[in-house]
Amino acid sequence: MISPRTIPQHRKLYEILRKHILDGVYREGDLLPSENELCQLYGMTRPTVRQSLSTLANDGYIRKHQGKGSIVHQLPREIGILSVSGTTSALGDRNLKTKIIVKPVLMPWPDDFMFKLSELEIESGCIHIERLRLLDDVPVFYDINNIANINLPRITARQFENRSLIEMLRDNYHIEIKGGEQRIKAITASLTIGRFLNLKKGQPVLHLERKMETNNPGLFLYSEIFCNTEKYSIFGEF
Amino acid sequence: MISPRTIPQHRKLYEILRKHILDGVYREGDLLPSENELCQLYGMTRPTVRQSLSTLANDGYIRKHQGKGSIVHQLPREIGILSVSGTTSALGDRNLKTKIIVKPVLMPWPDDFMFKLSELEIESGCIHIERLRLLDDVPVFYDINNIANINLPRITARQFENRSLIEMLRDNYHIEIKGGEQRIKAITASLTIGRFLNLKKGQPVLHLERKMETNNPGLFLYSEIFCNTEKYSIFGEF
DNA sequence: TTTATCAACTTATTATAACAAGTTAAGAAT
DNA sequence: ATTCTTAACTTGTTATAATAAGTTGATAAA
Repeated sequence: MISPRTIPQHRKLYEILRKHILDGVYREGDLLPSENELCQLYGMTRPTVRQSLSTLANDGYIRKHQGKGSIVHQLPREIGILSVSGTTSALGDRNLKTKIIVKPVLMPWPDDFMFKLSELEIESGCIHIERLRLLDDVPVFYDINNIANINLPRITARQFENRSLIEMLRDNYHIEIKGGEQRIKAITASLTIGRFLNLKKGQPVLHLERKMETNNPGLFLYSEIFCNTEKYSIFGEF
Repeated sequence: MISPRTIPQHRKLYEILRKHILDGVYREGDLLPSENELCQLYGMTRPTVRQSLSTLANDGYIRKHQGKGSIVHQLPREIGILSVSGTTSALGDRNLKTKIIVKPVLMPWPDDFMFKLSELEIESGCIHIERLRLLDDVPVFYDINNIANINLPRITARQFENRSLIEMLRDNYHIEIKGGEQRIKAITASLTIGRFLNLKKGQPVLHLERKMETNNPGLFLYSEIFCNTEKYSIFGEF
């Protein structure tokens, strides 16, 4: 929730290079400037530059090759739910629309919640949001999101159609997703899910349960996602 | 394919600590020795120790907290297909059995292969293996594996029932999985798949297509996996 | 022409050093 | 007893330095 007053240099360089890659300044297969060149360019020493590159490699933006250099590795991401970024950012939100089914509302946690909750989370109650996400006007995701009501003033009044929930949390509350865990299943569409995703009852649906860790210790974002994977696949890298 | 003659120190420490975590020397929630203590214990300097810890954190074995220390973070992995390690290592292969459906055989690549192949891969032909994996004698995974026939002498003669394909590649050919990408779908069980996984035709099945990168540039391991997720979920972290 | 060698790159490894910043618990002040 | 301060930890950041090892293309030798 607190952003540090000074952003580390290696983080700055990471953000710069990441943006350049996403903006197409460096394209897939391109060689990044060498470590020594980056040192000169940005006035840093090699350990600092190497830390940036290491993080980039770790997040899958580049591959490092001893003797050659750092090569941009941007994957063709179909409808990729990117691990950390959530649905929107992965797709480039060009043709992705969001429809709020249940506006942000404060309520007690469900009794049989899919993940184990802490005392503090239970006491705080949960913010509940349900959304339908359409790709080219075809419903693809139906997601149910829950987050403990800890330090999230006025969240129930916020608007965020056509915008990632995660972006909203970052911009308004300085909450960043640091990682998480998920369970994946193939299930049969219930009547409700089938209606939302425009599927006949009994058709296969991808079911995800995710617990996402934030930079705010003890605060987690929980999502249950139903995906229509008839036309698209969930894409991921590891 | 070539293992370096000298294993770096940070790698050695990584392996030691990882083994200790997996063996239960350090348990979930435990505090690892501090960086300075590790320096003394293993005769390394802090950057070296920090690199080991950084990799461990990255692979999800520990979480680092400034001011506190490194805390062991072992996730309860249901039937987790661990991203890099493949199915076996994730589960601890206690109650997991493997049945070879199609023994390793050299054949030309299928015409409509799920991933784009390089010239070299096509020329080399592919090693094809089909397996059924049972958990507590219940069939859970049916997987089809393909790998280009590059520098894999006598692979068609190898035995590896009840053993990870990936372990076999590592032990016999020094091939390590470095990362990869995957597509996930929910599909309907075909007659064949249903028979293998003991499901009725039409039941939902999780379908994964994976392309795994190895330490041998240009050599990839391709897997198509069908999962019965009635009782178990696929577990992952990010 | 072809092959072999080598110089000039690249990243990888490792050590030393100093200071910043978060955490914790003991002890002092209230 | 309670609160506050502080000392002693912890990891985080950053700089400097030297050597190892992989890659590539130019050059020399065959």
